[in-house]
Order: sequence, then structure tokens, then C-alpha cells
Amino acid sequence: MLTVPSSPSSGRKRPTIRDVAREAGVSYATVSRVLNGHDWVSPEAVKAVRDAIARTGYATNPHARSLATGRSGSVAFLLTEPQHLLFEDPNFSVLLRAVATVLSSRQLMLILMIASTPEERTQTMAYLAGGHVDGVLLVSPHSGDPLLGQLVQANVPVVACGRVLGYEESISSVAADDLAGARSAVEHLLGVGCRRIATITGPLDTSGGVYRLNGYRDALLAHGLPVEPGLVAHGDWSRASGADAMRTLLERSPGLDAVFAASDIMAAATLPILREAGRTVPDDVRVVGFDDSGLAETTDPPLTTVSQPMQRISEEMVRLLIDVIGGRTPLSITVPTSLVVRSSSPV
Amino acid sequence: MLTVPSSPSSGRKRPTIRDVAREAGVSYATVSRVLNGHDWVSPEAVKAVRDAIARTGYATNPHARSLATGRSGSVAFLLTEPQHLLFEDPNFSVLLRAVATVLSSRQLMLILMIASTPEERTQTMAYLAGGHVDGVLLVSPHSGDPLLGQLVQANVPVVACGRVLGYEESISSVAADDLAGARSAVEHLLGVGCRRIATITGPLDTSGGVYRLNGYRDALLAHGLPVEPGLVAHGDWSRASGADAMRTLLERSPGLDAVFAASDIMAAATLPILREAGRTVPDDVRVVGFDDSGLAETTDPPLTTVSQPMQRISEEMVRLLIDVIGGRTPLSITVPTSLVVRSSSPV
DNA sequence: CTGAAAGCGCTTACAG
DNA sequence: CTGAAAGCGCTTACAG
Repeated sequence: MLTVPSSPSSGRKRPTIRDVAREAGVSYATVSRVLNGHDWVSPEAVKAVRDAIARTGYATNPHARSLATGRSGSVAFLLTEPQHLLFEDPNFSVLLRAVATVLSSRQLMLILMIASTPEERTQTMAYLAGGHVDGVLLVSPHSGDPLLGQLVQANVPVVACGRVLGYEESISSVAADDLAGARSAVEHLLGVGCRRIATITGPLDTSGGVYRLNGYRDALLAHGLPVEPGLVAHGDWSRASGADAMRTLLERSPGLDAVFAASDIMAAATLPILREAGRTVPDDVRVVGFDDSGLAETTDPPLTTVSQPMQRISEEMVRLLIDVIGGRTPLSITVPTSLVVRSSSPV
Repeated sequence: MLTVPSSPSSGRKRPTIRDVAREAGVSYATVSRVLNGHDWVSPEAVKAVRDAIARTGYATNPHARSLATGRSGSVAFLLTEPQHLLFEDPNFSVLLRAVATVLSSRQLMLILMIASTPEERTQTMAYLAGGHVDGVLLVSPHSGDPLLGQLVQANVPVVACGRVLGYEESISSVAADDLAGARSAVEHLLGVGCRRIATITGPLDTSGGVYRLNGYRDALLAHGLPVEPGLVAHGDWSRASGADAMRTLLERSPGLDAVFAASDIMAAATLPILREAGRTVPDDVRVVGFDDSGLAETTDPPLTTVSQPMQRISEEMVRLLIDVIGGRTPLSITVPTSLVVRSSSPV
């Protein structure tokens, strides 16, 4: 069913393991051995083979290898967010970039799969369940997503970025410490004297949405402050939702003196709204975001935010996925966050 | 050399073409025929096979197929920009997203490869020259890049996004009409009365950098205006370079009344600099960008910019790549742009 | 330490 | 229209 015609442009036949063997004067099994390095091979044979490889310009055929080993040598990076978020949120590109580097250092290919539309989801699931990749890295899953159950049922090795609500036991994950991160943000606001602190949450079917809200609550309660419903508005990570939430909050609680948004995008979206409403940031209203995604530095004023160590998260995701592929039981990893103070809420 | 252990988690053996054949009561060659649809198969056989596929849950093994056909069924999306740009520029994610969708509709896998560091480049080149993908989509190539020559020499099917300076004949490309787009931007500025129009160029080893500068010149000359060196500053697409260029321009030509930046990112970067310099946009200085990348709507004020039809560009890139893989000669495709007017330079 | 050989799961002429 | 068979390029026990 491939749409690609056969390829005359690939030119003359590439050298195979047999060509190398002939050139090196050994059997092709020996060539395979030095290629894979598992078994013992005599130093002379190794050298002969290496030279022959260099002379012939041999490169191993990954399809043949995969067929023989049953492993694909590739990992899917699966995005399930609606497409507008993929455009907006720098977090995705940062994660993608970091993961690509880590995978490449482990000789694994990164296959990008986007499953927004129903058709894409069906196709994607068939591909993944077909065992065509060794494992999948799942980005920002929502707990109601049927893909999750299918993945678990099909026994596909998965590691999610962010804990997966409802699948904590069955799907491995690595996440920033959302709870502690959010708490530190709100404690920072309390520490500089804010008392009417609003929050814009993420979607509550994601662990980021839930845990960051919990962190907000914890911090307030720990300081003996009530959690007022009028100070809590919900977003879906998008810029538009952040702007809407800010408008709602200003309407319901004009006296607010700070807002903690569960993402930098949503935090950035509050800025023009606050300005239009005649509030100065940070003098009238302080703003704190979450992610430190690169966006935070470029807003006016730059955002105080909770930094997630994306590099570390990426490394752990790949390492964990390799473990899971190897048959180890699911695990949740939490990495610490740190508060980055900028002018939207200075100390 | 794969770092992934063998995979117990993949569970029981998947059904193969032979299981389907047995179930359907035909030879497995027939199963393959209905799977591929090239040859004639009797309707009864087709039905028997389809049913058997459904019952067994068969999914074809892409590695076996690739080994037999010599085609990989996958395409590389190759990024060679330094990593900071990948974070900043929404253009990349937009293109990636669009290309992923088009490829998926053609049953082709998208393999993401990032070649920033020297090691990554060596590895990448080996992989591509090894014929492990059917073709490569090249993003934002710079003309001095040795990878270009290697790709051409290795006879790898390539389609670039943006014309590749120095390789116009040998590397296919699809690009927005940079020249006409830039001209329309500057004509817009001239049309609203600007006379001291500065420009911030892209890097001059990219066609986007060169052609957009040419468009700027063309428009000025056509209106009988000189091209003043003091009004031209160079950037490298990055935000930081845009800010630097703006500072330089203000210093050299304090009397400027407009700036045309060759990308939205660089245009966005001028805004805070202009504000710090006490200039109001658009009253004192008008700003026009290029890309309409999503960023343009979110700046303050929103940017007037030249819109590139990324969806269309993506479709053409994939279609063209399939042609090139099929052995057709290189081709350059140019798609028209359109001016989007927003408050940074209203009519 | 190293060959010979089977096998991974498919496609595709070659005969019928 | 459909089988039987060779072959794609590797890996990996199995003998030695």
C-alpha cells in the first residue's frame, strides 16, 4: 500500500555483509559478530572486518536487522493534543528536541506520530499495536483518552510525560514535581505579601492540571488562607483559555493581587488582559507561570515561573522506556522543579 | 549496537501472513497479493483473506516488507539549525505538524532527525546515505552546509523547504515567493507614506535571507528611492539577532519611520527595543514581519506580516519528494504569499 | 574463536 | 487467478 514508487535513484546496490566478509576473508557470521560485539572475535578478525567495512562503505540494513532480531530500533513520540496547542506551546518542541538527542545517542530512531483526528488515532493505534516500534513516549495524555486503555491492553511499552490519571499503576511516567512546584510559586507570592491570589488551572483530566491546583491549595491552606472558588478559573493550556480565564477572574474578583497560572502560555495571555484592565504587572497584580519554556523570558514583563528540567525529564523518559521495553514493571519518576524569579513577580 | 534489550513485553507471537493464509484457506502468496493489491485476485479469495485478517488481528510487519521491497516507507525530516532556533521559531513546529499529517495520509512514517552537533551530523549522514529512509525533507538549509554536497553525492532524494543557494539545479525545493512577499511588504509601507524604511535581513546564506532582501531593494528602487546601507542590518532569524539589529539601526538611522524584518521572530524582537527607545509602534515606527507564524498575532501590537501558506508548502514538499524518489528530475516550486495587515502597520 | 545453516516475515517473478 | 520457491540482509543457536 506504500505510495512510493520503486526507487531508481538509490543507484547501484549497496554492499552487504557478504561483500564485507569476502573482502575481509572471513565468514559473514563473523562480520555480524564484530558488528554486534556480543561474542568473542579474534583481534585479527575484528581488524580485517573493520578495514573491509571502511573499504566497502558498508552500512547495516536496519530492516534486515529488525526482521532478524524482532526489535525495531525505533521509538514513537506520540502527540495527542489538538493541533493548535502544538503550535503554541514551546514545551512540546523543547521536549521533542531533547528526546531526539537522547534517542540518537542510544542509536534509536524517533518516529513522530500525531494523533489528533479520529482517523489518525485509528491508524496510529494499529501501527503501535502492530509492534512496529519498540515503545512509545506519550506526551501530555488526558485521562479520558481511549488510546490509553488500548495501549495498555495491547501491551505496548509506554512512558508518559506527566503522570497519567487513572493509569498510575499501569503506565510508567516521568513528571516534574507539579505539586511542590505549584506550592513554591504560591508560597513565593505569599512571601511577598499577596493575599488575594488567583489561579488559572490546566485541564483537570491531566495530572499537571490537578497537581498544580493542589499545590496552590496546599500553599494557601498552610498559611491559614481559605481557597475561594471565585479565585479559581480553569484553562486548557491554550493562550485563548488563559485570556478568558483572566477576564473571568477580574470580573469575579476585582480585588485580586496575584495570579498563578499553571502554564507560561496561559500566564503570558493574562498580561494584555491585565494591561487593558488598567492593572500594572507586577505593581497591581503579580503574575507567576509554570514551565519556564523559553516563552517566559520574552514576555513583557518577563515571567516569574516554575522551571521544569526538561533535559532531565527527557533523559529519564528514554531510560525508563528502555527498562519497560526490557520487561520491567511500570514506575513513576518525579523530578524536582525550581522557582525562577523575573520581573512579573520580583522578590 | 542497539541499546534496547529483547522484548518480553511484546507478549505472544503476532500472527503472520501464513497464519492468515491458513485461516483463509489460501496460499500465503495470495494473502500478500490482496495486501498489496497490485495483481488480480478472485473476489472470493479477497473476502476470505479480509475475514481472516480481521479474525487473526494480523498487521503487516514493515521490516519484512521493507527488506523484500527495498523501500523503507519512511521519510526523514531533517533539521540542521542550531538548537536555540528550534525552540524559538514556531515555523518549524508548524511545518513539522503539517508534514506529519500529509505523510501519514500517504502511509509514510516521519523520522525526525536533528543534526546540530558534528557527531549528530556524521551519524545522520551515515544513516541517510545508508538508504534507510526513502527520502529526506530538508528544513532551512544554509548554503555552506557540507551536508548538502554529501546528500547530493550520495544520491539521496531530497526536497528542501526554501531554495538551496548553490544547489538550485540539484536539490528540489518548495518555497514561498520570498521576493514578491518582501516586495509587497515594503510596498505596503511605501503606500502608507513611509520613506525611511529599514530592514532586518535573514542570514545571507539562505534563500529566504537573500530574496527577502532583494524584494526590499526592488520595492525601494521601483519607487525611485535609494537603498541606504545605514538602513540595512543583518540578523540570523533569532530573536536576539533581531533585537541587536534594531539597536544598530536606531543608532545609525534614528530617523527611520519603518522596519521590515525578514521574520516574525525578529520583528517581534524589535518591539521592546523600540519601546525602550521611546518610539511608539505604529505611530512613530511601523513594523512588518514575515511568516505569519502564529507569533504575529500574539505580539503587542500584533504584527502586519507576509503570510506563507505552510499547509500548501507541506503538501507540495511531500508530493515532490515522492516524485524525486520515483526518479524524476529536480524541480523548484514557488508558492505565493499574501500580506496580512495588523496593528503594527495598519492601512 | 569461527563456519554452515536455519529463520525472521514479507514480495515477486515463474509456472501453471 | 493462484501455488511453490527464491530471495531481501541480517542474527543466532549449533557444532566444532
